[in-house]
Amino acid sequence: MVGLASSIERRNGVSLWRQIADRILQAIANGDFAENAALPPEIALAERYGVNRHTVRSAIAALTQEGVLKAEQGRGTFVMSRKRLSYPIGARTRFSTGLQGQTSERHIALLSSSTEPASRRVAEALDIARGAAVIRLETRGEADGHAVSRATTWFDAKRFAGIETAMAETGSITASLKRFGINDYLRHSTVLSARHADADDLAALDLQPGAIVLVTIAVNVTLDGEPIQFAESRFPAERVELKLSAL
Amino acid sequence: MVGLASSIERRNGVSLWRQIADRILQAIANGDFAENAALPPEIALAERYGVNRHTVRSAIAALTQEGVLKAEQGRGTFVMSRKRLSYPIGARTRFSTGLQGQTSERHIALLSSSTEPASRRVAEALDIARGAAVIRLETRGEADGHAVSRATTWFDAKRFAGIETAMAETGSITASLKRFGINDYLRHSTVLSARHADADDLAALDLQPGAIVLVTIAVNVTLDGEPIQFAESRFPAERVELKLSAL
DNA sequence: TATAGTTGTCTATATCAATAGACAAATTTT
DNA sequence: AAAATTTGTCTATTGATATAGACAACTATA
Repeated sequence: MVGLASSIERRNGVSLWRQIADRILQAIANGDFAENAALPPEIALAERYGVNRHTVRSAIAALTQEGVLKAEQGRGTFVMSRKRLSYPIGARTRFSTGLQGQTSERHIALLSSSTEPASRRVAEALDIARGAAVIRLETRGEADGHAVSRATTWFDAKRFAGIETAMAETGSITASLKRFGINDYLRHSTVLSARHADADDLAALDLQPGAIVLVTIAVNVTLDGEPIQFAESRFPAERVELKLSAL
Repeated sequence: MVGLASSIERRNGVSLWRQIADRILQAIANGDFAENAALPPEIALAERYGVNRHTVRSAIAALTQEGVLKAEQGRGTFVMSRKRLSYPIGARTRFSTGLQGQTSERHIALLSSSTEPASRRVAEALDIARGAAVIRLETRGEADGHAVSRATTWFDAKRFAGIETAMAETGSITASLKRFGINDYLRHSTVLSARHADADDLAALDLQPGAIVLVTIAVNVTLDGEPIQFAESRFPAERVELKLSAL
């Protein structure tokens, strides 16, 4: 891969051990180290990255706590982690169907819900008046017991009154929308960015501080083009990649 | 916005000032602070993020060096930066046409080129034998004099011999492919992830260490479905967002 | 012209991050 | 059994990070 051995930056606000932990994660996701295989010994990694052995140990300690690596005294340090989930994005993006074949179990957990006045951004997306009541759902997507996404979703409160109950019962957006007479819907637009996870995402996604999240901001519409749902979703970049499919 | 005031994480490998700088960048890109407007005073920011005023000053210092902010003694600290570029991704993704209307000038600069044996990943993508010769181009996308992308691109060396010369002359992938009889092509697949920028990206994209890059891995094909180009592109997350359009 | 509000600079202190070296403990190889 | 390899633990030192407080310099406003 490009620049596996490229140098590390100093005094930049990101500690060396965190940068090296990122590199190792990247290398694993890239397939540079096979699953269950041993990492190069600490001294070799220290030399490769141009740092002290103790610094490498800090990186390994962080990844061990995340469950990515496992060190065994006298033997070596081994790769535990599975490959990244590939999350498809397209016109018919749905949480459950998207991960079929990659996981055996998946659902959406409703963390909390509230009703609030629509912000400018939400009002524009849903094509309603600014300040009109909207229902806000905080959810977490789970696959095989692992958190793979954290989303904030808004619905027009007038049209979708009680959708939080439906979500709690069904664990599915698609199923909840059916109760309101919507049997099909399309992804209208998706905008993508990335940032460091905030405290809330860290807790909900079981990430170590400093982790990166992919952020999608999307609008779903009925077949008639009427906007029904606005959502901001965060995906842990170290566990998930987004695969763009036909819209 | 969601969690603008959510708390900052400590002893996580990312320094507080870097985290706060990220937050401010995010807030600006979100439109929370208007262009040319004053930021809240340092004491207010310190209180909002729950840190010392000096820590906020470190964050502001970093953003000042990046040209995002400008502090004036006695008056306040002002937002210099423009909004993020929105980079469309879809079936007809092309660098130049994609940014039309957002910038007045754009082109691709060829940084270097080489011929190398195809790795497993490249060979599979281009549907050629592993180890067969491929041409590798290192390029930088520029818009209005600002670096907006950094890409590594591979072509089958047998079919596209001399394409590096075409790229250097035309500054365009589309124009270069025309010389090889390819008048149209489609984006076959795109996979998306994010990571911290490595040293090479930092230099090429004029980023401060610790910055995040969005990474796309894409295959372009002819109208017949024959793969012609494999590319990994990096976009600075603080300056660019990706807008998904129809594939 | 005061006064309040804001950024700039300085000193001091405590903790985290990184380097350095030495040796113990466990495992594998010779 | 001995040697080599690898992870684990300890001490010590240096520089970066973060907090705290005080005051100077500058700007806008009452």
